[in-house]
Amino acid sequence: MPKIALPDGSERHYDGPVTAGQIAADIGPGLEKAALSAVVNGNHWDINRIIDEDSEIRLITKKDDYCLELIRHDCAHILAEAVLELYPETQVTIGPAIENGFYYDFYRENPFSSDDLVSIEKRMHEIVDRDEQIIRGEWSREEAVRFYKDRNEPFKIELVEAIPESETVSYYQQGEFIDLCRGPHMLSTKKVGHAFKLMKVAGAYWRGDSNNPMLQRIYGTAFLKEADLETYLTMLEEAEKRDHRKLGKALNLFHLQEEAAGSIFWHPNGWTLYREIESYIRRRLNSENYQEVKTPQMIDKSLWEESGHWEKFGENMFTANTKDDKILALKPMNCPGHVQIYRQGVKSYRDLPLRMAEFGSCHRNEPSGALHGIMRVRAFTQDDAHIFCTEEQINSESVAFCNLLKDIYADFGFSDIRVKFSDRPEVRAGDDKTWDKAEQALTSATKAAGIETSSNPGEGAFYGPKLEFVLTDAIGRDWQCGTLQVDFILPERLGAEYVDENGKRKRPVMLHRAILGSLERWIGILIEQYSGKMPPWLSPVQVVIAPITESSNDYANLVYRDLKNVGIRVHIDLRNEKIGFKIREHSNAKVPFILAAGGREEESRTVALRQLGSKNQEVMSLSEVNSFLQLECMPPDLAKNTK
RNA sequence: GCUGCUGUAGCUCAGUAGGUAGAGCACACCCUUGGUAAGGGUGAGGUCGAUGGUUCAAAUCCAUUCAGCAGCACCA
Repeated sequence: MPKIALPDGSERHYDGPVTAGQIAADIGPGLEKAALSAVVNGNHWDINRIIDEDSEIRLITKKDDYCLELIRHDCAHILAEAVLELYPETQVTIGPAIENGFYYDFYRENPFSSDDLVSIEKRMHEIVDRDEQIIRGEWSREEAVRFYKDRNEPFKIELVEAIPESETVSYYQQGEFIDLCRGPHMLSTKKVGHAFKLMKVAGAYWRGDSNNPMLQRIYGTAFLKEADLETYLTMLEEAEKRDHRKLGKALNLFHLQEEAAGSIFWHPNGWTLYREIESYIRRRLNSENYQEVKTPQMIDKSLWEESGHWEKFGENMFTANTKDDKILALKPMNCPGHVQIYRQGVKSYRDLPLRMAEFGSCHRNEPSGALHGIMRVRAFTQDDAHIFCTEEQINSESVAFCNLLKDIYADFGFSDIRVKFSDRPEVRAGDDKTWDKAEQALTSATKAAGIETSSNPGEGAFYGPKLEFVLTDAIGRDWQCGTLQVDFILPERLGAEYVDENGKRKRPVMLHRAILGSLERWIGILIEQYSGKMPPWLSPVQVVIAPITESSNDYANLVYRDLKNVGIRVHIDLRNEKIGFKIREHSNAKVPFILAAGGREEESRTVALRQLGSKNQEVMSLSEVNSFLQLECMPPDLAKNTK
């Protein structure tokens, strides 16, 4: 005799087993119609699944976010059904709902073409219109295995065998199609509606392991309403326009070419941006009492063996052989080099914390498929630093670092940061006791800094746990930028030490930390964040002065020299073009300020200022415009100081 | 690295029955000196990612290779 508790605190009593659907109907016909699935004692259940014991239930309707998951998961099944109808030789594997849609992985000899997608999608719409009932059933393990043996579906057999003994094996049937599935699903294929679209095909490894066979994954997306689908597709188009690879070319910031895959050719515009960021960071680190150093690009293999890099990451390191049979390696990281500087001379506890910074140019031989614009490259520069400190100082140094990082991110316009806590990986150096200590230290530092983290198990560096500060690019890809890593291991391996208050030699702790991560990646993210429309302090060209006609060239030149003299990045456009044309070009180039100067301005010793994104002009005197632009173009840290 | 797709003038792209390449923009020159998102004319520019093959003949077919794109795997 089930007693049903509802979210509003009320209870309903039934004489026999009921379904969530019946309960909804009892509450009201509106709800009966709207209910799609239910949460029964915390588990997602079908609306028509029998409830025969006391339960807490909550009904899922279109108002719940979860309904998108339902639709997408149903969609994945419909996709699989369509594929099997059209290409019966295909084997099905798994097909979940994901963040922006769903996918289904298939195994077959010949991959799907984009034409295939069109016919599959068409068939899916037909299946929805067929209004097939989706029916849940249960199997014993043997039945399930036999079913898939008969159909020659080894992947599914593997899945069945992976289900823990404690769980029942359920399947869902719609029409002729039967799929092993935990559920829940809606009542019929019709419920899915038609607001879905197949997006792309791509390879994906069985169970995400590159040693396994490659499957054909079809991605799709689905929404409640057609309008939502349209909105999503438009959003994707808009995001593509901000792609840093497109904008980088359009704004003449950099280029890449195949003879130097994974390395960037910085053009004058891009390099100006790069240097502006570098100077900014240098100022910030300097005022936080970091000392900047520069360490060798190539170091003998023996040092990398000592540090552990050769063993753990040798595959990704570029090497150069010398005539006398030495092997030099291009540095993939700066830490061993910094320890070498630290080790020059005896260090006292009075020297700690010692903060050593470097704009470290690193090379890593990334797999070809990993390269992505300037976000993932083989040659990049880290705003790297290592803080050598005592165990007691870990906390205060971490807090100071997190605060600095937040402040710097804010200066670049980022307030929404996600932080992941990555703990010990399988392949690691050092014993478990050391790792316990390091992870505890980092956890407590995180708390002290008031930072919320999500856990990222097993993803730490080989020498220590880390915080990863993650930003998302225009196309929704996540990129790790900043990082903070607690390392008890490298100081040991590379013999860093200090003399404590009692004259004893001790190991310092190393905090590896970066804020932007890689300057290259940071610039890529900035371009996308601002759609190329950089704030004035970062704009490669801050001001363009455009005379109306040739007769104003001399006057324009005077204005130009005035601005140039106070350090503003100003260009002058003396081309034989109309003012409208010049405005258009410099606006497209996203120059923040355009100054027009013609006879009127010359007469009154003024200029007409036009800001990017505004149609209005503002007439200002030369001294006004000079101080206005100086202020507007000032980096945020310096601007704070002048206030 | 794996699977699929793509690779044509500086840029964006067209070139579907294999017969030695086109457009727009940009560029150069000339005309125009014009007030806030494209004034007009003329002209120069590619041997079609690379290599090899099939063919009387290849940008167009085949093979290999490089790079890019999407996803997967990887990301110290």
